[in-house]
Amino acid sequence: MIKHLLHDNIREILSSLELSCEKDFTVEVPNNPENGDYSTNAAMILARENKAAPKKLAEKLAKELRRNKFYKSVEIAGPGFINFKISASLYQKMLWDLRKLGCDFGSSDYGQKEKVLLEFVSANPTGPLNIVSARAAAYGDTLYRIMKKVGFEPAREFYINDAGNQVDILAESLELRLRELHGENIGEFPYEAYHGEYVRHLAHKLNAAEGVRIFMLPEKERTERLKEFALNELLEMQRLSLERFDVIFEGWVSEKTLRAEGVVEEVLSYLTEADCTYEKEDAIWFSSTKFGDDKDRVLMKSDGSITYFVPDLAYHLTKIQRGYTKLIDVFGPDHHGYVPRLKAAFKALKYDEDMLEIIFLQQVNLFESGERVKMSKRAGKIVTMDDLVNVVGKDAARYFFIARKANAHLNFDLELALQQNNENPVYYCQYAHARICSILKKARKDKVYPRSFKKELTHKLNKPDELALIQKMTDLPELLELIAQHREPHRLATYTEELCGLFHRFYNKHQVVSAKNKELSQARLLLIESVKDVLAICLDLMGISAPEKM
RNA sequence: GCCCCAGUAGCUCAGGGGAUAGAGCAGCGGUUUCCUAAACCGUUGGUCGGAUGUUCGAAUCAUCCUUGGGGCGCCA
Repeated sequence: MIKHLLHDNIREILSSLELSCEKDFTVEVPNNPENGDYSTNAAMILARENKAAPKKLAEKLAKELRRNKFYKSVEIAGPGFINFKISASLYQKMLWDLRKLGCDFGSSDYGQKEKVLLEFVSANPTGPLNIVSARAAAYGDTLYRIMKKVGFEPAREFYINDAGNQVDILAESLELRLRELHGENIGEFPYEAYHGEYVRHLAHKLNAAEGVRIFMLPEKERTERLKEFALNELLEMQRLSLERFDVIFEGWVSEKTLRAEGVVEEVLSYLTEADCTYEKEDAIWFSSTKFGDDKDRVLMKSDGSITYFVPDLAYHLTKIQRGYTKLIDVFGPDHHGYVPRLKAAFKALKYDEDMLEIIFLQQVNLFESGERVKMSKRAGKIVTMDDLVNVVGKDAARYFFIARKANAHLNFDLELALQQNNENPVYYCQYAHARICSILKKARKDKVYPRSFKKELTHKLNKPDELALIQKMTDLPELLELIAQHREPHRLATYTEELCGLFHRFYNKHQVVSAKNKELSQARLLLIESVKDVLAICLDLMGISAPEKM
């Protein structure tokens, strides 16, 4: 709010002074409070294009800025910073304004209704979701919520790889476990097969439903039945895991369905028409090196089957056909080699490759008692997303995943996430919310809480701790826009902790409910109620609950 | 060998080219007749992996080096 206000004010003054303003300057909250409540580098950034010394330009701007009664002081410092001290009256006005907005505070039309498709998780339906999928779910969903809040039209989609090689292997694994269940000696379980215990569970369930009937089917039909059963079960399992994590997808797109619709042939013909396919060693290749990939890629294998790339590309093209102008894919750390061929295909088919944006999440390591938890997918020894959520809970899991920037490795300390004390940041934030609720309850009990608040009450708020809280709250709208723009939801976690820190400090220093000074009490109630609302907005955007009591 | 990501306090990590680089935890010392001590206050702690460059200004941008993690399939 205030940053935008200052930014606009400076721009107005620049244009009234007929000064050029091509480069974009910034308005920031300085690290050091001695440098004011807000600070701009405008004079330094614009010095060159206006052929003026930074300090002289700053002086010129400051002279005009000082006419605004909302600035307590406008000073020039260092190499040409303009530092603002904001009057209490502006903060008081801002508090009243943001209070009126209620849960719409922070909403904007920044995204201009751009249709954005967020694809994330998209795990193989061949087993339970792992912790990297959980990280992707938390990241993608939070980004979705924030983008929606600031005026984009985003949608979440899960691409189901329910066709191809891995699904065949899944069916084979299930058949072996089923035979084993019937007392057959299956020998050593194949290396490539799925070793997880869940395959045995599936076998039991299928056996209970169909018994030996399945073995009477001809081989082809039996395989189809096994595939269908396993896919349905596992997909439902994944969907439930995500639902428990409060992640709901607008769309689930099946690779099998896409194939049945004939899109594979379409994509092959597009690429052929674009003159970038060729035949070699009985396979059909995409000459992706022409478009920046480091090797050409197979489209159709020598056995006549199609590679993963073709239907996936087709899927991406359907996103464009459905009117999305920004396609954001959230990938795990093992897929970065895949991006050049996807980008190459966009170039080959003359689509703007900048529409496609890939975000990489780095790996997650679990730590317990200071030791890294070892996992092996091959041996079926993994900690699943459900395991994690069962142990630490949805709130802590989501918080820890969101709090790190996407492209950094994440060390997840299981014990820390479980601790219900000041070491655990998720409790620190939730506790602030609960604490406020508790004060409000007390105020109602003491009959200090008014039937309705009056704007004049805000004038009672002028202590530095009170104004600092208001200032922090007003930073949220600009922050949300930045987060959406740079796809950096982790900054919301940092912000939330800072806001809570200011509140806890305020709480320890100032009594809110006091019979001696009813008006001040009411003013402070108005303040902390707003803090509670802003906190609830932040927690909701992160998909974390805001408890009234802890 | 090639490609991607990371290296900031003892630990986990913030840090839109800007001022004296921050937070939490750990360590040390304090705070409760009072709205939740799941909190707060004080204090110790740094060659921002290294080098060069770009500029008025670099933890931030570029190049090289180094260490750690991941990826280089007619798997997905």
